[in-house]
Amino acid sequence: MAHHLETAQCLRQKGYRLTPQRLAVLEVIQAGPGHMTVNEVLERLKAQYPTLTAPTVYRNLQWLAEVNLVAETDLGGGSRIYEYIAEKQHHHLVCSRCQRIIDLPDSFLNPLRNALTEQYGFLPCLEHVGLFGVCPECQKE
Amino acid sequence: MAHHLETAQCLRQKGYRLTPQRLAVLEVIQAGPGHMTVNEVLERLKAQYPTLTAPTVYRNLQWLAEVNLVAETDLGGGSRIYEYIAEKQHHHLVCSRCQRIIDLPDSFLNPLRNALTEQYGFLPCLEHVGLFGVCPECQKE
DNA sequence: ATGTTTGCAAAAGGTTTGCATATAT
DNA sequence: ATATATGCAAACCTTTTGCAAACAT
Repeated sequence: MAHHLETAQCLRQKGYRLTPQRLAVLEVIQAGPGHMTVNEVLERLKAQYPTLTAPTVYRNLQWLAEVNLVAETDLGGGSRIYEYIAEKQHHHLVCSRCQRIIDLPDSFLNPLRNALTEQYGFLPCLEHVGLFGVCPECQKE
Repeated sequence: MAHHLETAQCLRQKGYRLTPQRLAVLEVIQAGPGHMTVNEVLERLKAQYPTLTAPTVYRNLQWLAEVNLVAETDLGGGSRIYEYIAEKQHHHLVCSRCQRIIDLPDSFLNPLRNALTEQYGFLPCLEHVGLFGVCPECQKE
C-alpha cells in the first residue's frame, strides 16, 4: 500500500507519532464498510491487539478526525460513527424500512448549502449527512 | 388555560392518566424556550415537585412524544432535546462552536425534498432535521 | 378495586479522565 | 532523552429498568 505509507510519512513529518495502534485503526476504517463505531473497530482489532482498549480507539479516531482522514458523526443513535474520508465526498440516504443505504453525491447538496449561507449566514458543515426515509423498492410494497 | 384543559380532557378520554407530574412537564415545555433537555425540565420543576426524578421526566416526555404533543430529537450532543409541537414544523441549524440553535422553517427543505423524490425516487422523512455548521456570530471570530 | 404511574435505587451504555508505564522520535 | 501514546481502572453522563408504594380512574 504505497498510498498508505505515503500518508503515514506525511503525518510523521507533521510531528505526529505513528504507533502501531494508530496505523491499525486507520487500516480498519479504511478497509471496513462505510461507517464504524468505536466498538466495531475495537472488535476487529481485539485479535491482533489483545491489550487494545476503548479509550485508545476513541483517542485515535478523534485524532484521525483532527487530521482530516476520518469523519466523526453523531446521528444520535447511541454511538457515534466514524468513516474514512475517501477521495470523493458523499452522503447517505438511509431506508428506514430495509436499512438499505443509497449514496448521494456531494454536489447534490450544493443548492442547500448555498441557500443556508445566503439566507441565514450559516456556514454548514455537510461533510457526512444522513437522510432517512423510504427507498423506491420499499415504496412499492 | 382553556386550551390546556381541553388537551387534558382529550387525553383522559383516550384512557391516559393525568398525573400532576405529567401536566407539570407538559406545562414546562409548552412555556419554556424552544428546546429543552430532560435535565432542564427537571430543574424547573424541582422546586415545585421536590420528589420528581429523571426517570419520571423521561417517561413523561416520551409519553408526550407518543401522543404527538412533543417532538423528541437527538441531535447528538450528549442529550436529547424535547420540544412542544407548535402549529408549524421546523428544523434546526446547530452551531458546532457555540451550540446555538437556529430555527429553520420547514418550507426551506422543500427543494431538497423534491430533488430527492424526483432524482432518486426516495421518499425522505424530514420531520426534524438537524444541520451542523458554524453560525454567523462564530464566523466573525 | 384495579391497573397505571411514581420514586428510588441500581444498572446499562457510551465516552472521558488520571496516571503510571511503555514507546516513537 | 524526552515528550507523547498506551493501557488500565475508575469516573461521568445520559438513559433505562425493576420493583414496591402511591395514585388516578
